Amino acid sequence: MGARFQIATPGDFVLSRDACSYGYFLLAPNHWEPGTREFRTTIDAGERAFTVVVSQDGPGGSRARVRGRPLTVRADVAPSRAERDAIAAQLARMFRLDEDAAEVRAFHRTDPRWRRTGRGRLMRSATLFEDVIKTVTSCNVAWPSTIIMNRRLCEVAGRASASGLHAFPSAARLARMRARTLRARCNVGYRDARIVELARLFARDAGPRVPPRAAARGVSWPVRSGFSAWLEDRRTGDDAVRAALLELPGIGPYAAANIMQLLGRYAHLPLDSESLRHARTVLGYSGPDRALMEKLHAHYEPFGEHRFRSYWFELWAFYEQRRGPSWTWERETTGKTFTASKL
DNA sequence: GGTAGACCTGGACGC
DNA sequence: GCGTCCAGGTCTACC
Repeated sequence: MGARFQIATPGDFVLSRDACSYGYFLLAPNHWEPGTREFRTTIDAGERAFTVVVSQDGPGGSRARVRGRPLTVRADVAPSRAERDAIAAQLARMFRLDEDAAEVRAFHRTDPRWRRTGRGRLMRSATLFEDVIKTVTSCNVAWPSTIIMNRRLCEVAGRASASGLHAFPSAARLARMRARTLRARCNVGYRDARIVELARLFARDAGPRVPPRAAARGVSWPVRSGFSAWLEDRRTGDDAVRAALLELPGIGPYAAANIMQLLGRYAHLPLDSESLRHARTVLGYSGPDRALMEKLHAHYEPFGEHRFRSYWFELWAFYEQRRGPSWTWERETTGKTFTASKL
């Protein structure tokens, strides 16, 4: 390893719990090593990519009593100061280090079921663009295919580190790809043109055109610049963000709601076929799909702005009950089976 | 506004 | 080993 540095964490942060809290920890370029409880990923820092291994040590270098302890980052090559800042910023986004402990406590006051385990943070991607593409690759497809698509996108289009591992491709790199190349080499199927179109929008940082009907409702978004920053800005209203996301190619109601939770807007529920399975097998609901969806919305209504976290940790607890703690899962074995029909 | 069917891939299943 | 069927969310055409 070429360099080592540390990143401070909020007082409640536990790497093994908070990294292994959402399925993206199993998708390339990410890799969780259960044996050592280390998180490895490859980050595109602009001009170079770095493969980094992230760990969290307790007193004396132990793996116990790690809560709130800083993260140790080991990079394969020594980064410049600017590159180190870029790596730290992207890791902070992935682990939501910007959400302080008080914010997690507010969630626990609303839904005390998760206070004992401390669950509250949800792992996400290094960039919003990667979150959007990962969401698209998880739609209308079984989870093993999502794993393949993300691995191939990295291998075919991502910048390689000195270790020979690949980062997730930037919007600029994917924007230069041809749709048929993505289909042939990355197994993305009919999503090919949509992914390239999304990449071009994010590479220009322009966003979709505001449709007349949305404009008539007073919804607007920046057309020429700063689309990503506008979406990430907490001052932007949920309705405007949702309307903008629904204008993106390949983004429907489910994907828009999922991207919103990835943006930290937890009031929206991305309900899908897995939600229906949860309603029937865990919550004990019955009836046609539409009625189940209404029951699910009613069930999570009391959790207000935290709805998604309550919903997700219910699902996650079910998976862990069947497959053991998520930090013991490996991508190629348990990780391939952890959704829907296989459980 | 609601609905049906196409889109594409990988896994399950039957032979 | 091969062929068939199915799951999965979005998009478009149609009523």
